[in-house]
Amino acid sequence: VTERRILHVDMDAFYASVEQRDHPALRGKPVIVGADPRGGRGRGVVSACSYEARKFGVRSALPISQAYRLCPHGVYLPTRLERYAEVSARIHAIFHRVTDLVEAISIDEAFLDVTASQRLLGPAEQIARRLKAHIRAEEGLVASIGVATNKFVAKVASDLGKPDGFVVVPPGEEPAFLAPLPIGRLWGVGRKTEARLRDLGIARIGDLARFERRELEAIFGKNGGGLWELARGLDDRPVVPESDPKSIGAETTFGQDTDDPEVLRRTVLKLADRVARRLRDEGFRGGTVTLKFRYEDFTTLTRAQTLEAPTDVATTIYRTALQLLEQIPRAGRKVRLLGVSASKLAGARDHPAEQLGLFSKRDERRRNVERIVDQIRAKFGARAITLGSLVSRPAAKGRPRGGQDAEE
DNA sequence: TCTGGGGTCCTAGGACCC
DNA sequence: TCTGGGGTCCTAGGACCC
Repeated sequence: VTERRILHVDMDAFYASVEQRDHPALRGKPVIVGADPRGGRGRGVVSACSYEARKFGVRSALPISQAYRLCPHGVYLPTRLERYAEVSARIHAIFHRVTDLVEAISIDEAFLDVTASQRLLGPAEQIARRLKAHIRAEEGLVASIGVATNKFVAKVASDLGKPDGFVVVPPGEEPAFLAPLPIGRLWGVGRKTEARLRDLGIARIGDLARFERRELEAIFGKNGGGLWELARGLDDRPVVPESDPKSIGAETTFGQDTDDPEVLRRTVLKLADRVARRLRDEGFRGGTVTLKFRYEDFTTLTRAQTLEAPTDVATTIYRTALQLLEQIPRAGRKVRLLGVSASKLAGARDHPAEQLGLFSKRDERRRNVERIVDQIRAKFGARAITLGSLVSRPAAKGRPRGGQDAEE
């Protein structure tokens, strides 16, 4: 039996590196990609930052207001997701020269199963070296790579080498490699689980590996068995090239908390429109609509409703989401965030029009309208046309003057 | 410190059916 | 009038990941 050889490729400071490559004037400077800092009062977090910015203590997921305090002279840029996606696609093309077993886990990270590739291309380490060199030569970007017998160990290895990392864990050495690392490195151990583990006196992966499987299962349930395996470097999950999404959603945090019903209504419409457009673009219909609601104190509620028939129509998603919004107790509290998502996705082809009941015949007419809107947007840009009730309401009713993120 | 936006997976209770 | 066990679907919340 040949050992599996898995690569984890992780682009270093991806968004920030793409910006520095696209704009040479930014090279060598602290670049912070994410929310608008608004002079220190911005909401949101850092999506990515250059290593120059990290010297000041800036990290991804740090609140942007804190980043601004730490690094007021940094270059703050909005995220340009489409641009990063283009670059990501080209990097994936490089991966596919080596194997078709490529699993994207985000825009800047992927697993590659190169077990079989070795026969033609040489040992996994050599394949990994060449990948790194090609990404640098062709895209001017730096990738960190971990090489191991499974996904989990490969991922830890690539993280450990950053930046410009290249870490190989030979077969059999997984437990020794993992033992000294903090338990937070384990896949699935976040803030809460880490605290529970520390309470048990478990700080490093090696501490966990000393427990019996049954003991961990007794404490952590099903998850305990998983922890036991990962701590020993056991992980037999396959590299799965692609899978259909389980949900498609959109959400937005307001620039300022609000209780203006008209702002809430228009925001729900805009989110429903975004979700429906993506459903149509990607060929899905959503069977369940979920509304997400966050109060100013950050407590978060969701309300969901399953439809009579799955839909990709903005008007239907909007109406459903509005009904759900009405179910949420407000009691004078302001709203920080609204989100709309569609789940129980079915392929559009799974539900031909003839099979649909009355409910969806109405959908069918609306869909035709919205498809035309799609075409106009494709031709003249997303701003060319928007759903009627976003524009038809006169600004009579004391709408706040600009400044609302959700209104763009 | 004051917490984005995109997701996945798990748990648990209740409705409902046989 | 009291009450089984299994299965499935739905909803809500929470932990976690990038």
